[in-house]
Order: sequence, then structure tokens, then C-alpha cells
Amino acid sequence: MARPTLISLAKELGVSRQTVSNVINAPHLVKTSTRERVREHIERSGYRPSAAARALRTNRTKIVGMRMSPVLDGINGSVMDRYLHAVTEALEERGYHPVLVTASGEQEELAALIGLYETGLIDAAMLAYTSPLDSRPAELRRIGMPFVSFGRPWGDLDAPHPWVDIDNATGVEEGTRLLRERGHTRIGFIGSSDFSMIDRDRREGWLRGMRGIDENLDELDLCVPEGIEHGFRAMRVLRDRGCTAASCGTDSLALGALGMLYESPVSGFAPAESVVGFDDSPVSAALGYSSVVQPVEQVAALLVAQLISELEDSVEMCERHVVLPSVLRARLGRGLPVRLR
Amino acid sequence: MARPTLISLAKELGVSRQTVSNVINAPHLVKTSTRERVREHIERSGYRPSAAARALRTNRTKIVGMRMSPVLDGINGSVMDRYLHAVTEALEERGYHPVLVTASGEQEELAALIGLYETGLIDAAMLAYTSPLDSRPAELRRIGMPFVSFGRPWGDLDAPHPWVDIDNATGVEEGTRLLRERGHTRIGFIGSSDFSMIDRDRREGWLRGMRGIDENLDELDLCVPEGIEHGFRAMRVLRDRGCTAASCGTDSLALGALGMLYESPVSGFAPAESVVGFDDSPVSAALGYSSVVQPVEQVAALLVAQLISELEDSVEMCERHVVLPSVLRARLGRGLPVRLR
DNA sequence: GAATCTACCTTGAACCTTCACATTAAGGTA
DNA sequence: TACCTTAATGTGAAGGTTCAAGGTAGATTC
Repeated sequence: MARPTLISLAKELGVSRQTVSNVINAPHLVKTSTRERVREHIERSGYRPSAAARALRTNRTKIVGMRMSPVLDGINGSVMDRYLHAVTEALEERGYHPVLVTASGEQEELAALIGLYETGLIDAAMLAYTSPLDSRPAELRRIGMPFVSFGRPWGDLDAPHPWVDIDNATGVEEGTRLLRERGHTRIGFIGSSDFSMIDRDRREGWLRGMRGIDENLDELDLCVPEGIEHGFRAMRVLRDRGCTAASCGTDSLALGALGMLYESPVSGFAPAESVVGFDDSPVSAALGYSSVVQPVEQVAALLVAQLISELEDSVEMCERHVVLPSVLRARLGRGLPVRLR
Repeated sequence: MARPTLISLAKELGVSRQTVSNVINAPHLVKTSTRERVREHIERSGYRPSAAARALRTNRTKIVGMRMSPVLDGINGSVMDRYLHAVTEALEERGYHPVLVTASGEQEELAALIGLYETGLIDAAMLAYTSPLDSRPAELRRIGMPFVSFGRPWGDLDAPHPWVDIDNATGVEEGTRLLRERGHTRIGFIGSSDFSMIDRDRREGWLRGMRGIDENLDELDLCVPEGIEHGFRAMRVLRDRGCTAASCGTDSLALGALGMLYESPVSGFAPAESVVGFDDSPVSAALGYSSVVQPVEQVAALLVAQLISELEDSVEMCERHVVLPSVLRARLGRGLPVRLR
């Protein structure tokens, strides 16, 4: 037997299709007794409204497009995973769903998203990884496609679209202060040249954490490519310059630095108490060094809230520009020691 | 101005909407001159067919549902990421798109996917992480929903749906043989109790790799929970039992084992040449130990091919049950040494 | 007792495409 | 010329929903 439709249900119940529709979409318009009767029949029949018909009529699919960026790095990774998962969950709560897109660059991403939007397959998009020269927000606004972005629009901080970003600095500052509390005074920063904007932010956190220490910070500030080895070498340079600890832009770098400190320890300081990393990878947990956590679950929830209030002129208002603090996951430095080299 | 439709285009061109439709969907039916004229106009007008209208008529959306499983583990991770990315890419090549779903278990996943299927939002589903008691294939088949699965149906290997799986054993066997080539004769296996079926497979690979060595393999075979520390401790046990090397079920375990070997080295064997891990994490690359790679990109491509041939009765046939070998990424053992504890 | 209001329900139309079939034009054959 | 075939294009209908507008009955107002 064919799947039930509004019409077939209506016929069986002896009411009009609109009444059945109302029971589903605007129950308050229907008398309680009728409503219940219809509801029960809907249940029994297993009726599900046709997404296509609904979309055709309302011009909405409740589907949101987002780019699945290729895997950058496994050790720091899982952030994207966590984010994606959290977004999916938040969307589902509101009856929406994410559809994925791949792209090899921002232009391709734009093309893909716009394509889906123009066929009416998606209602909106969620961007991530914003950068100063990012043309995506402007383009999307130009064609009137709703969107939100994870990451502030660096090129134009007054851009009108909603966004949520993480203040990478707060967590790093916290981490740097933790190092100071532990007695370190000469603390370096090892940043990753691979993530420019974000890294500037993290460096800023270190600078703030170092406030009050009157030294030439420039020579304690290193910028190297991503990777454990580079962290190792950078820490050696910092050691030569008198550092006893380092705040690192990523967990790979931190792992390298930690290895260096185990190799030539500073008396009085446990190595795992002398390093702070970023992204709270399982490695940081196992080795016991502190690391900064990005609250991506919160980001996802807020972004989705923003997006929905963009799409549905609901009463519920929400902040259109939010910066969430990153926070330190402080560890006691009592994990498995690691020695590299 | 409103977005163009088949009708508006047809009116402008002085042809019927069906002709325009044919230019898009069945160009061979249209005279070349007409076709070109229509094509050009389509271009200029920026016309895009309405996904909703098409879906309503054809009962197909070209959208595929799949579950986004929560992040299990960062260090071994990125496999799910890679897979998701590869699936998305493969689907896009055929004009399809993945929509994500979250669920806290298989039943919830089923409910979510079936829900989407019943509203007609998705045409099919892609399952992953199959297990012996998996009820998903049977349920989906029962309601007639097309699907493929990454992972064989352990409970019923003759199940008729298409699937692709990875033979976890081949890579581990290869790894074990590599250890033997390097001179090891007493090689342990450290498996993860967290992934039972998969782990059985990997253990099997080790057993095969050990063929011809006449020892009591039982006491060389350890099963421990996931985690670097557990790998470390397990390796210590194996050392006490005379092992000089270990094949490990995951890279976390391998990292732990490696740390143990650096702590109490076996003379004549470089530690990083005495361990084989699984999943080729960045950590394994940095530390220079060998690791087994799952060809998830291939898996994704095959699964998508199967799925499409399930959905579209095209000529193109493809194997309905495929087992791909995992392969060893052999490394020289010349990475950054690591010492844990 | 007619006019007005309210609560509830129904009807016609539209959303845009594709399917199935009908029609026309062009060309060939007897 | 009449007839047939094939290629090219056109027409009506259907797919399932929601919007906008309309109708009906009963209660309320003056």
C-alpha cells in the first residue's frame, strides 16, 4: 500500500487535508477533540510529511551546508570532529540537518555552497576558519544567502553577519600564569607558523600572561612550522636563551618541547609542569602537561542558535557577535614522562 | 526579479518547458541548434533546477544519510575524519551529498535514519562500525531502505546488502613479518579491549605473521584497554616474558610500548624498529615507528559506487562484497626517540 | 430578529518539476 | 498524392504540501 498523504488521511478521517496539516503545524487552530482524533490516526498510519512537497511549498529544507575541511593534523585534530558533531547535534535539536561539502579552497567552497543554495537544497551555510582576506562573507551576503561563521571576520570586524569565535588568548594567558605560579619567570612562546591569525591570538595570550615581567620578550618568542620536531628544536633554542618553560601554540609543538625538557631538565621543575599546549589532545592527557581547550560545543550551540534566529523570525534573540574564552585544562604534570631523542 | 523556472525560461525562448527540461536531463532528445540556444539562455539567466520540485516528482533527493559517531580517541582518530571526507568527495562526484545524523546508539541511529528516509529527505544510508549483534542491516532491509555498510555484517556474512570492509589482519601480518625480518623472534601482540571485533582481526594478523615460530603464543598475547599507559605496562609484561618487540592494535598502545622499549632497550634493536602500531597517526610518523594504514579513501569510493548502483539501475556493476587489505607503512625507526617514564 | 463576532473547518491555487502521451514537422516510399 | 516513419517539440497531469481566502454554525450584541 502506498504511503499515506495528507489527502489520504483526510479522506479516512472525514476532514480536510488542511485540518490534518494544521494538527501538525499549527495545533492551536484545531479543536482539541479533532486534534486528538487526527493525531491518533497519524500515529497509527505512520504518516510522515513529505520533505520535498513541504520544501517546494515553503521554500525551506531545514538543511544547512557546511564544508568538511580535509584533515590537517591528527594530533591536534579531533577539534574539527568535535565541532562537527556538536553542530549536528545542535541542529537536530531544532529539526535541522547539516549537509557536507568538500572543497580545495575558499572559492570552491563558495561555489559549492552557493550551488546548493540556488537549487534550494540548503537554507543556509555555516562557515569556519575565517581569515583576513576571506571573501566568503561578502559574497554570501551579496547573494542574500543566510550564514554564520565560526571565527570572526578578520577583514571587517563590523561585518553584519552573526559569528562566534574563541578568544585563543585567554587560555594561553591562563596557562602562562600557571607556569609563573609554578615559579617560572622566563617563559617562552612557541607558535605555529601554519595558523597565522589564530597564532597571533595565542601569542597575545602569552604576552598578557607575561605582563609584569620586565624582559625582552622578543627573543623568547619563536614561530616555527607545525610538528613535534620543530617544537623540540624551538625549545632547545629557548633553553639556550635561559627559558625554563614554554607556552605552545599547539599540542604537537608542546610535545616536542616537553621531550626537550626531559632531555635536559631544569633543576627544580618537572618538565610536564613547564609546558602548556593547545587543544587538549589525548597525548597531552597521557603525558600530563596542561593544555588549552576550545569550547567548540558551546560555539556550535551558539552558532546554531544564531543561524536559526536568522532563518526563522522567532522571538528568541541572541547575541550576534560572541567571543568565548578558551580555558586551560590544568594538569599536575604527573603523566607518563616522555623523552624525545 | 524572481528566480527563473522552466516555465519562465520556456516562455522567453518560445519553446515548451519540457524541451528546456530535456536539454538538462536528456540532451540527446533535443536538436543541436535548439539545445545550444537553450543552453546559452540557461547560462545567462543563472537558472538552477529546483531540488524540491525535482525531488517531489522523482522521489529522489540524491542525499545520503550517515551517522557522525562521537569522537572516540584523538590519537588514533582522524580515520573517521578521513573517511567522512572521502565519502563526501566520492558522493559529490556523482551529484550526491551526505547529510549527518548523531545518535547515542545503534537504535537511535536507526530511528534517525529511518525518520529521514520516511520523510523522503534521504535516498539511502551508509552504515559504519558493524558488530556481531548489529540489528541495523536487518531493520533497514525490512523497510526497504537502500544502504551500504563500511564493515562486514558480522552476524550474517551472507547478508545481501553491499559492504566494504578492511582486512585488518594483512597489515598487521606485514608488520609482524617486518619485525621478524629485523631479527626479532619473540614478538608480542598488544590488543585493545575497546574494539573487540576489529581487534580479533588484528590479532589474527599477528598470529599469521608469527607462523613458523614455534612458541607458546598465548603468553605473548595481551589484551588491554586503550591508552598510552596501558601500552607501556603491557610492553613491560611482554619484556618480562622475553619479548623484544610488539605488534600493537592501536597507535596509542604502540606509543606506550615504544616508550617502554626506550626505557629498557633490547641490545641490538632500535626501539622504533621494534614496534608496529595501527592507523598511521602523526605521532607514529614523528617517532618513526611503523604503523598499519587503513585505505579508507578506497573504502569510501567503493561504498559510494555500490550505493549508486543500488540506487540507479545503471549498467555499471561492482562487487557487492569487498575486503580491502590494510597495508603497512613501514618506517626505518629513525624518528624522534621517545622515552616515557 | 438582524447584524456581528468567533471558532473551526474547507477549498482553490500555487510551488516546479518530470512522466506519459499527443502533436507537429520533415523526410521517404509506393 | 497519399501514406508511413522518425525526429523534435508540446500538453495535461501528478507529485504532497501550505498559503490565502472562503464558508458555516453557533454565540453575542443591540
